[in-house]
Amino acid sequence: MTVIDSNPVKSPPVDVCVVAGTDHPRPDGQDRYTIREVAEYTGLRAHTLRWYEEIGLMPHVERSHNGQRLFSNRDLDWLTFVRRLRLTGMPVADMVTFAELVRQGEATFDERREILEQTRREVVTRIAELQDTLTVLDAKIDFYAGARRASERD
Amino acid sequence: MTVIDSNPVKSPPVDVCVVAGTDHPRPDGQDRYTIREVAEYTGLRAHTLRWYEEIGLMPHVERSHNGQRLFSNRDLDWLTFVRRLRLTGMPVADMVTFAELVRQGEATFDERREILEQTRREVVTRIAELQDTLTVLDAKIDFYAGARRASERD
DNA sequence: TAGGACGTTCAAGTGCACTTGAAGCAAGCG
DNA sequence: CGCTTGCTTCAAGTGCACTTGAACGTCCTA
Repeated sequence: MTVIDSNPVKSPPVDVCVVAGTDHPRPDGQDRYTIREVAEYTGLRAHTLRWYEEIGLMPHVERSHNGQRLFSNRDLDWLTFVRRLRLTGMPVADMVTFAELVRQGEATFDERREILEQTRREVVTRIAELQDTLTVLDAKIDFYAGARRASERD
Repeated sequence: MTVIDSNPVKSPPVDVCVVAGTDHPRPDGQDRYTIREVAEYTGLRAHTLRWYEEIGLMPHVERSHNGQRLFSNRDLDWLTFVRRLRLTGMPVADMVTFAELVRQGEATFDERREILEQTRREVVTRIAELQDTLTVLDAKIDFYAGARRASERD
């Protein structure tokens, strides 16, 4: 599948469907993760995480005394949400726009809501399309299955 | 019933994989379309249609006396199906593989059915993911709608 | 103190699915 | 006849979302 895989992310003993930034238990109880840990947790590659930061898709990520990234639980929440948005087909550029609004604070609540409402509409449309596709696939599968039965007198 | 008024003079379902066609009205009642008409009908660009043929994603397309492509209703059905498959996220390369199986005739019915069944499973998964995403979006939209005074979150 | 694992930056490369361009032929119209 | 429109082929270019590579730094264990 081209459109972002539904990667079997090795899932920690945790629910991933984060809704808001509330406290979710994480791989361990802490709040500081290396890029490697985050890569494992999110299913994204370390390079991709750095690239996300570079293009402005991540809020500021802390650094350790020697310059290594230290991701927080909040970062994990954000990445989980980003992964969901990607899943809907939203382009990375649009997510960067959204991230910028988040950085601008509460003043952009309305704008953010509008974006998410638009995204919601697109997701609904997409689900409908996929359901239609399911119908088409079923018809074809039936056809092939029927043709097979018809020739089962060999 | 699943469609296809395509061929007025149609014989038994012995042939290609044209089972579920489209419910779109055809440009007219005929069976010969220029690349431009097909582009308009399918929403694909003429160049893309030529490229599809080039990579083996189209069955043989007829040509006029002077070399211009003449698409048939069957070609239109195929393109509609291709569009659906693309919608599911299936890579073009995989669709080419499927097209090759179609070219090989009835002997590949089973294999084709398996591919479509796999695709079906993927579509079902994707729909579930999108529905989860809807839940997440709704929660965030509610948050933004309900919180004018709340402290900043994400 | 040497090795290896893991991290860093900057830059170039990859794969996919088209998209655009260049050059040319053929038909139809004023 | 010349012009426009619309097709043809072959080839190179584009945009997106990473991905890979090179060169180097730092920490831990042996």
